[in-house]
Amino acid sequence: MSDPLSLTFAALADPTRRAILARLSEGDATVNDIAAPFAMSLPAVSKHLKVLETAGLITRSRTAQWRPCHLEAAPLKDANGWISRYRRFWEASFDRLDDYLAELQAGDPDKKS
Amino acid sequence: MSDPLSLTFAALADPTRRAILARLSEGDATVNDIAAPFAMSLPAVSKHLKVLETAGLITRSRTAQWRPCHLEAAPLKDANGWISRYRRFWEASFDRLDDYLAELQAGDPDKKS
DNA sequence: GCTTTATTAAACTCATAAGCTAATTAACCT
DNA sequence: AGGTTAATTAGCTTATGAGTTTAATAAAGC
Repeated sequence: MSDPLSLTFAALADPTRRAILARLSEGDATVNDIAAPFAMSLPAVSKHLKVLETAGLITRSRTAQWRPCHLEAAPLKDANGWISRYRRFWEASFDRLDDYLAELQAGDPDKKS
Repeated sequence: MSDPLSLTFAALADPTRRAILARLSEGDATVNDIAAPFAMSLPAVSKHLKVLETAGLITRSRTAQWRPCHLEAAPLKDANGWISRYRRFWEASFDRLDDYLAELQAGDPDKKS
């Protein structure tokens, strides 16, 4: 229904799902493995995995009764591409912060003493 | 209620809001200016702006009866920081794609003729 | 064939998101 | 004061998200 970028950002907008991706960055894992650290039912985790799969952030294979999940970073590349177009704005802010810090360092000569 | 990163990603998960940010990257704008391109009521746009404001992606000042919106990219920096930790994964995919393209270029000697 | 293990599906609740129209606030202009 | 313009609030509808428990599916192992 939604465009791919919206699906990706929506999938990333949940801390549980971001934690799942972090876990998968260390290697493939089964649903039970993935669910273990969470204080949440297995079906809930299964739903999170479906959201990630729909967004293309994971794929699942079938080995016996296990469905190991695998990280797929391609959508992250697109998300990164979108955000990166704003880099100059946050770097500009950093420059201003640097100026401010330099000013502080200099003893803020105009404002006090 | 949510953590800042979740708020940021949730805010970005809507194409209207992403378009608003794109518009603001060209300069500050009033609510009416922002709303003009969208086939949507003004209150709907106003709500989108509130979502962006709550996520810290915009700030609003008051000039007479106008409330010009200003892009604030700091949350994008954090979102970028989170995503960037996965860069090696999508670059790895790219490497594989490069290999594949190189293989195609070479005439795929093992598979046909 | 029956049981255990792994995972998903179904059916439900509750909260929030996105949109609308109509009404309200706020500031400007005569 | 009264009218116009800019923007938000209120109240509503509809859809979706996140979680639950219980039930079903699929494959393995005895």
